[in-house]
Amino acid sequence: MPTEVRVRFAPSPTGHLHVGSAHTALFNWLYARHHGGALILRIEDTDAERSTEENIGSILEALTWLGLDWDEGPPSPGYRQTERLDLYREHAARLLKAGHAYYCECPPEQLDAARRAAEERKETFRYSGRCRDRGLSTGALRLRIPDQGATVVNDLINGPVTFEHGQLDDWILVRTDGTPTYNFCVVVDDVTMRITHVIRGNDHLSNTPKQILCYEALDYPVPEFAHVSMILGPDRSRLSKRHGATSVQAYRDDGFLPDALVNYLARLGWSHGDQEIFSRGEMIELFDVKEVASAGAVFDRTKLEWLNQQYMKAMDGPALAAHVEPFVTRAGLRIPGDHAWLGRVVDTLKERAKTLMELVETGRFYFEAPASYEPKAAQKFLTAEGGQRLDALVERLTGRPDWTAAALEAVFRGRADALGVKLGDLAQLARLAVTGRTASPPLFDVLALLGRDESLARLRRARAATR
RNA sequence: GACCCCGUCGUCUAGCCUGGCCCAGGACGCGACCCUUUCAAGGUCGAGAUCGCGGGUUCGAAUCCCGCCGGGGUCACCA
Repeated sequence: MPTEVRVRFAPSPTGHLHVGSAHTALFNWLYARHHGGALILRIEDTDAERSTEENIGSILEALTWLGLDWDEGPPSPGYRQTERLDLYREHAARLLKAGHAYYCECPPEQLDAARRAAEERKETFRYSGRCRDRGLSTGALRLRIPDQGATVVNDLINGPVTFEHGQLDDWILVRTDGTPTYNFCVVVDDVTMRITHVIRGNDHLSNTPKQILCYEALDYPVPEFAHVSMILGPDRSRLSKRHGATSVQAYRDDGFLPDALVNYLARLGWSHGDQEIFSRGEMIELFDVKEVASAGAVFDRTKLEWLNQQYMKAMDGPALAAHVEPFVTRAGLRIPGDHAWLGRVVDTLKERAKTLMELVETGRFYFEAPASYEPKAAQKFLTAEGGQRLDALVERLTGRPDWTAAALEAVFRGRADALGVKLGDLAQLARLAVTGRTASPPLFDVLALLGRDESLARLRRARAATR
C-alpha cells in the first residue's frame, strides 16, 4: 500500500497572510487534494516577539476565505510549535546522546566579531567548531556537520541541487535559553507529523541541506522537497508592501472573489496548455508539482482584475449579489429593494467592473439619485431643447402601466421618431438625467430597475436643471 | 563576497527532458475595426520575443555542451 500523501502549510503568525504564502498554501492544498492526501496546518510561533494571536486568527480567516481547507491543524491543539516544546527537547537529547550534537559556549559577541572579520576578508562565515570536542554540558546545542562530502537535495521542481558540506556549518538546534530554533523545529515537526512532501517557498532551498543532515542524524526518513518560486514585484524582487497590497485580505477588501484569486495564484508558476480559467475541480485534477516552473513570477494585478471580471460575469445575479452586498453597505449606501432586485441590478453591472468595489461605484445611481451631472454632458444635453425632450418623455411615461425594458424602449423609439432625432440622442439625455453620467448599463434596464416613480422623479429633476 | 536558484513578447506562460512540426503558440495589457442607445462585454485583425550574451556540437538549436553576463534568494543563539 503506497503511503498516504501528507503535506503541510506552516505560516509564522508575524503578519497577515501574504499572497506569496497563499500561493504555496494553494500548491500544498492542490497536491493534497489531487492525491487524496492530507493537508496539515501548523503554526510556527516560536518567535514570541512577533507572533500574535490576532495574526493567527487572520491567517486562518484568509485561508478559509480562499477555500483552502486543512485536514489537521488549529483549532485542534498540538499544531502550534509553542505547544510542542517537549518534542523538541526529546529530540535534542537524542542527538546529544548519540554524539550528533554538542554544546557550545562561544559568547555571541565573539561569534559576531568572527562574523564581521570574515565579512572583512570577504569570506563566508562558518562556525569554527571550537566547542565541538570540549564535552561541554551547557550552552547552545549545535548539530555536528560532517566535514567531508556533500548533501544533494532532490527537489521535485528544481532537480538535484548539491551543497558541499564545507559550505555548511554546525548550526544551532537549541539556543542557550533552551528554546529550539526554526530549522530544528521544522525537522522535528515534519517528521513527527509524518509529512511526505515539503512544498514551500524557494527561499528555503538553502536551508534544506542543513535540515536533511538533521533528519539523517535522527535516523529518520527524509521527505520529498519541492521549492516553489517566489512571487515578485515589478522590479523582480520579492513582493513586499513596498510594491503595494500584499495581504490576501487586502485583495478581499478591494473586491476580488476568492475563486478569482485562487485561479490567478494557480497560474503563477503553473499552467496547463493554453487554459486560463480553471474550476477548483479542474485544478485539483490537473495539478502536479513536478510541472511547476522554477522561475519567479511577477504579480500582475491587471491580469487578476481580468480574471475577477471573468468570474463575476460567469456568476448569476443572486449569487454575485451576496458578495456585493457588504460592499454596498460599506460605501454607505442603502439597498432600496430585495435580494432578487439586487441580483438583477448586479447582472447589469457585472460586465462593467473589474472588482466588487468598482461594481458598486459604477452602479451607485441604483442606490441614490445623482447628486450632480457630468458638467460637459450637462452643458450639451441640459439645454432648452433638452428640456422640451424631457417634457415629452415625462408626458409619455407618466402613468404607464407596463414599466418594462421592452415597453420603455418602444416608447423611446416612438418619441425619437416623432421628434426626428436618433434614439441615441434621447437615450443619452435620459441617461444623464437618471444616472448623472454618460456611461451606464443599458438605459431601459436601468429605468425598469429603478421603477416608474423614481425614474420619473429623476427625469423631472433634470428638466428643472435645464437652462 | 560565498553558496544556491532563475533568465522565451511589458507581464503570466507553452515549447526545452525525447533537436527539425517554432523565422516561437496562448493569455493579460495595448491599438484598430465590427457589434451597439452610452460604457462595457463579445467578435475579428494587428503591433509586440534577434528565445540574456558569446562560443561549440549538429545537415539543423529556444531545445544539447562550455563560458560569461544579468536578476533574485540564503548566509543569525529571526522565522
